[in-house]
Amino acid sequence: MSGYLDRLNAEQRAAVEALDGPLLVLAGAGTGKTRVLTTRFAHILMSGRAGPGQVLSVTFTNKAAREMRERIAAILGRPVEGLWLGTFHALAARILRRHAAQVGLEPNFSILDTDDQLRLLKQVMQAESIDAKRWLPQGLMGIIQRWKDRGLTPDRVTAAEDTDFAGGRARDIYAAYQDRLRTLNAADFGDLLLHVTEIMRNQPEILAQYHRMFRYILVDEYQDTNLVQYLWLRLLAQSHQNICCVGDDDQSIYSWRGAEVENILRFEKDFPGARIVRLEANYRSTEQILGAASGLIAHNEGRLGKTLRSGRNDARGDKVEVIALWDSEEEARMIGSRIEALRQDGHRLSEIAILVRAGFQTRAFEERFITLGIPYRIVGGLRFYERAEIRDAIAYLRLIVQPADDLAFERIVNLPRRGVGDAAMRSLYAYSRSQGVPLMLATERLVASGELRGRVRENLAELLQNFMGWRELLQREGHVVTAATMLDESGYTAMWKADKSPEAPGRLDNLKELVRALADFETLSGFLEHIALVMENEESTDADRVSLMTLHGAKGLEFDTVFLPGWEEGLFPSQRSMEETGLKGLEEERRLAYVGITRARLRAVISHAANRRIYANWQSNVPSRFIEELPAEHISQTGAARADRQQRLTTPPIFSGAFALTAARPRLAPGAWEQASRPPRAESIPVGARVFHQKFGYGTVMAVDDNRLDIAFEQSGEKRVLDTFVERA
DNA sequence: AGGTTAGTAATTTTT
DNA sequence: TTACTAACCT
Repeated sequence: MSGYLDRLNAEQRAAVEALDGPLLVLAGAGTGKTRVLTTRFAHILMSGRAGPGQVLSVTFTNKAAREMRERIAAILGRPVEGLWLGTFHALAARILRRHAAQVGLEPNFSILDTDDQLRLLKQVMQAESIDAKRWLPQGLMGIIQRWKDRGLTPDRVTAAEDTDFAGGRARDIYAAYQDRLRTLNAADFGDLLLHVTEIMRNQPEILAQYHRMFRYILVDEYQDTNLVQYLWLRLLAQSHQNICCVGDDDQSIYSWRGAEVENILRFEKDFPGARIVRLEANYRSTEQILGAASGLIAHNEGRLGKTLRSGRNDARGDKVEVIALWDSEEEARMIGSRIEALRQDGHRLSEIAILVRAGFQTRAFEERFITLGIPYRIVGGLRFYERAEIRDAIAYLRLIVQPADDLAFERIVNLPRRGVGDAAMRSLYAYSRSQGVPLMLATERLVASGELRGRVRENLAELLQNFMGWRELLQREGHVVTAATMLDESGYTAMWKADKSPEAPGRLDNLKELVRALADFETLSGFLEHIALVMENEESTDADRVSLMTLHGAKGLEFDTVFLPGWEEGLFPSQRSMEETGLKGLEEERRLAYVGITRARLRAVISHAANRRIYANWQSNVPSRFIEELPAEHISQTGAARADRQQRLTTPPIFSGAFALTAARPRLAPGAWEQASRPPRAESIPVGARVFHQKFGYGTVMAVDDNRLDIAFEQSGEKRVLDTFVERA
């Protein structure tokens, strides 16, 4: 415990010891900002200035919050209770539950995810007779979200601001949407911050209460805060000014989601007398990598400015490689073979990442890795709680707790099929609206009155009966048993068992996993709160796999080797980004490139292809401008750069159709890469075994040839695949 | 009511 | 190309 300060360098120590008054810590990539935050927390406690419950620590991700909590416990040598440490959303929800009445909600309000949000908004738009084809609901959802990001309640939105949607009706629909949320006793993500800020703006006594409570404030990733978050922090800090924000303006990559870099650039003005400490000693990357990254980011205007220097005392490292390739498939082959080579040299696959600009780019690599037998994982795909079957199950659970949850009711009333169609729903809505009662109660009344008849009536009567039974069961047997029973009795499990699609068995597994996850919580509502706010994948870090992810998803991570494919104009920097926000967009793309390079400890390989398939057709691309911006002394241009330029001159710029593709593509020694790879033998799978493959689903092994299996897939026909890619079902 | 088909639209996504 | 939705048929 003692001597926790000794493990810091001079600048880190300065950031930790400047306890009183506003402090901005500009922490470059890999300079130990989490260490500073956690040590500062410990130092506040050790200096006796505040207790554990009097420090507010805000992060953006649950992962960051968890890491901070663990490291604080490690420094103090004991687990700490009663911390106010969490994401903006989790903390806001916690506070909002105490004061829900101030904004017209009950303390047990439910938190909607984007799916619910969109459905609700569609309904409101329909009620307002907006043509959903001309004006896309997701467009309006974006507008509303951005208003919420800026702390604008409907009454604060000016008419001048409301012009670009449905002829200036966005504000009205926003207001109607907020009304609907209130009657549903629900809040969307944006509301959590918006409501809390609104309460603190309007209720000085409540604000004062939190001033007394939080003597110190710590903020992580300050460059990513949006305006409401900023307003909220400023309100909280206004009495004592003991606010410490840590961030890096060069890593601000979420402006499209409402983050405002200006928050960090303006810090000194917002908090007069603020101290600024720069963390510039990077302990992660080699000098070459830092040199390349710094040279690139120097092209941005309006930076606070930092000069990263290597804090590592090992080798200077290899130059950042820039490799030009003919087409995207060659790029995938090149990276695949490089990874094979690294693996043969004894490098762990989990220390290798491929970082792409957009999600669809991972596909080419997946396909390549499947043929090569390189295990990979896609980070940040569909999340567990976003899967349809999980959301359905959750809707059932929500209805057990909150019979008035209309959104949940709509989701599952006809799932599995109960014969509830348009006509039945219309009468339910009509009754619900005219009597001002939730849909479930409306159902009960219409079943009783006989307005619903036939099979629908029977099925719904049974459903209502079931819900009463489950609520009782919840009291008697607890939430785990209830959930399991509910999934069976509702017919939901049976529905998936009857489904013959290849995903169905996986979905059933997910449902089992959900029931298992429920056991980790004391109560059902505790679980529901968790899933609303913690939308992350638990990572299965067990296996040694290459990571495939977007650049955005890579923030905060680091790897020995990083591949950065697709550095081409239009793709990266992205065309759309530049069209939408011009120079600002370009600079954000450049920061994204900077984030990408600085993820690498030892090796970074940038590549670009002259031709790339986008959807159905081929498109020829020029190298990204970012490549030219890399300082020459830190990069080595290798690969087919010259050859490609010549080829490009003699080949038409745009290829279309499969014929042109096969004709134009250079053929590298076929099988050359496959030869190099010999994946470690998996447990042998006998002929006749039923197996599961990620892409092809379930099948039966017909023949075995060393590590190659001929499998008759139930959905995709017969295929030959490597045994490492199937598991026994 | 429910399944089928044609049309449409496609970055990034910490909660 | 694929995935999703809205109209359309049975």
